Amino acid sequence: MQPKVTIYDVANAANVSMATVSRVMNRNPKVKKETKERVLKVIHDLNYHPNAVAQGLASKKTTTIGVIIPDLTNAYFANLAIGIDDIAMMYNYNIIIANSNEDTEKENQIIDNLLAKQVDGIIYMGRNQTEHFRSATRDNGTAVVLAGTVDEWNTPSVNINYRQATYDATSFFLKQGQKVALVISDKNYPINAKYRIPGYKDALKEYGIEFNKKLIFETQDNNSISNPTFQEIYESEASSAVVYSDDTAIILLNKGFEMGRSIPEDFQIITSNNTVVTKYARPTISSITQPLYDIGAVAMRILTKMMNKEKVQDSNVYLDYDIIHRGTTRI
Amino acid sequence: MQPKVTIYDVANAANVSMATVSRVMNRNPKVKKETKERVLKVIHDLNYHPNAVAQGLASKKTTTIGVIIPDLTNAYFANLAIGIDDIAMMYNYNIIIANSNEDTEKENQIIDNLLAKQVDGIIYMGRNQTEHFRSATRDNGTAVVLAGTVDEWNTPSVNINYRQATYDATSFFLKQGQKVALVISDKNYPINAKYRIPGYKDALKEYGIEFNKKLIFETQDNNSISNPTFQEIYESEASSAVVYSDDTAIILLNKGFEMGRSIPEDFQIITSNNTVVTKYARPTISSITQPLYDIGAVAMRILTKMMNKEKVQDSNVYLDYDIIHRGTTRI
DNA sequence: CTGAAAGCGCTTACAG
DNA sequence: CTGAAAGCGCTTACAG
Repeated sequence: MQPKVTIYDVANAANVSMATVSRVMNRNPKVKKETKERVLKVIHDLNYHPNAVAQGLASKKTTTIGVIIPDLTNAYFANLAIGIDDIAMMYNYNIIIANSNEDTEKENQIIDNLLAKQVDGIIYMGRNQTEHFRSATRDNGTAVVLAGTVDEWNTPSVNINYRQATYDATSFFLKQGQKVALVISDKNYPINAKYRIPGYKDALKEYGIEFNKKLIFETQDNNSISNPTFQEIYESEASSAVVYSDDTAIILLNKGFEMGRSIPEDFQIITSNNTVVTKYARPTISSITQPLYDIGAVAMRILTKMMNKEKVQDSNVYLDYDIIHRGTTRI
Repeated sequence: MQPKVTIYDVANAANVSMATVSRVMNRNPKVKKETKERVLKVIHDLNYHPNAVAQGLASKKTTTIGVIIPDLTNAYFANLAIGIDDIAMMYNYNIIIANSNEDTEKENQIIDNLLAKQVDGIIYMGRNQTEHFRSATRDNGTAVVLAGTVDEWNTPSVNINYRQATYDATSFFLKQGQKVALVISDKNYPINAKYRIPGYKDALKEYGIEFNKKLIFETQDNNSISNPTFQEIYESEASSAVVYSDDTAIILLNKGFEMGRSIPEDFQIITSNNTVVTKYARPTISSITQPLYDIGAVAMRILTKMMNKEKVQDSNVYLDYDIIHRGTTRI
């Protein structure tokens, strides 16, 4: 274990003040070329690495951001996280990631931790920021961006337009004269209440079909094949389903086979996230395609701007989506 | 944006010195009860939260650890990460997570970042620590634990005994008189070179069968169904396969159907990680079962001990595994 | 172009 | 049981 070399050691060895070393490190242009080179050589020879904690205390910037994620094992969020991490690294930030499980108490604890650690900003994914989260970040003036997440307060965010996407998927089935089930986690989640359900209703209206609330199914994020909801879907009058999550969709698909249904012959499915399981399933699952990596990447990019106090012109970004037809739809 | 309240503000309002406030915060027992209560009330009234960056600089402990993960979207590693995060939170640590992509340059950059941020320890997952990683952590005296990862230097680690598990899976097939393929990412990875291949050979030896290197297949982590390796497996003399990754196994399964094979009737598969895709597949995939969450959790627990300079008696831990037979094996 | 000095917000001997 | 003071390793006006 070698002794840590500090800025003082460099200053001594280079015969300059620590201020000058600091200037060199921070690429301050007004350092004489020779001085700079001498310092740089000493930095290299001594293998000096600045202590980011001390930098953080002195500069009040930690180049660390917090990322709150509902579930690291959920492919949807994991893909966003990769986009976040890549861009963060590109801009020289590190991410403190915390798995929230969408648990209010845990989220509150997480936000306290993150603020104590003086993160420069936070990317939030999940259901809804807690009251405490909102007030604490506001009081601290901490920048927050939502990724793959919407809320009722117009917080800067990056998403696809779920309302339009749900409309498109529903319309695809209605055009064929199918009865369409909408499968969501919970109708009270903002993303469902404000986007998916309205998009579904838009399509029904377009096709002059009356809304039947019995065709909205809530899984409560319980993707076990024993969840009775899956059976209920097939026992309903629906002949097709628009599903909010790929894991849910593959369970639904398998449940269909278990119940002796033919897919896509007598039941069709469009899922939402185009994660890898859609390609693993047999038949492969038709899906809305989202630029998952980009959602994370753009969210991080917006956050960097906010942390720099730059103007962010459009803070609620909707990226492009599409629908890819595979084996669970009939064209 | 409210003014930050510091330890000085608390000290003033409570009419004590900041040292006393610090003692109260740190649960130092030798503070008079009344003083303590007065300070506690002020802390609460002022909504004081200590600045962890300043604490980190003064105490030389950041209560932050680094986690290097090859791929956040890989269910195997994501499950370990959840175990790590949970135990970290329990012990009041936060994790800086960095996606390495198993890229040497990126890992080097990551380790520099983590050390600059003065992390108290690091959990490494992946192929192999880089030279730079090893020397930098050694020079810094930073504790390192491997999770789901082995190396040649006896670094503290948590795993299952892959050699024994591979032996068991291979033996299961040999007992039936099958020819067994071993499907791995790359035979030079330590986990394959030191565990899986020897375990496979152990089983062959046990059954008096000569090793045939043509039955070792390397996917190079390329899990696209167009990877020619998958087809080669079915064109070989193998009638069964022990596969290192669940994603690989499901692709192999699907490739089998594409090639007109019946599984498990004329080809059998055992995979390694029992992640959720094994249950999504049809037929469901037989698997070695690993306590993924626990691997991460125990690794984090060991790291906390090392960071506290406690004795760690057994620093290369092997947790229990089992084999669960599902639809891709015949019993 | 460079240095001396204050300050970031804490912890931790040391002294009493 | 409590306080004064030094120190953690930097950044950043300020002065020259």
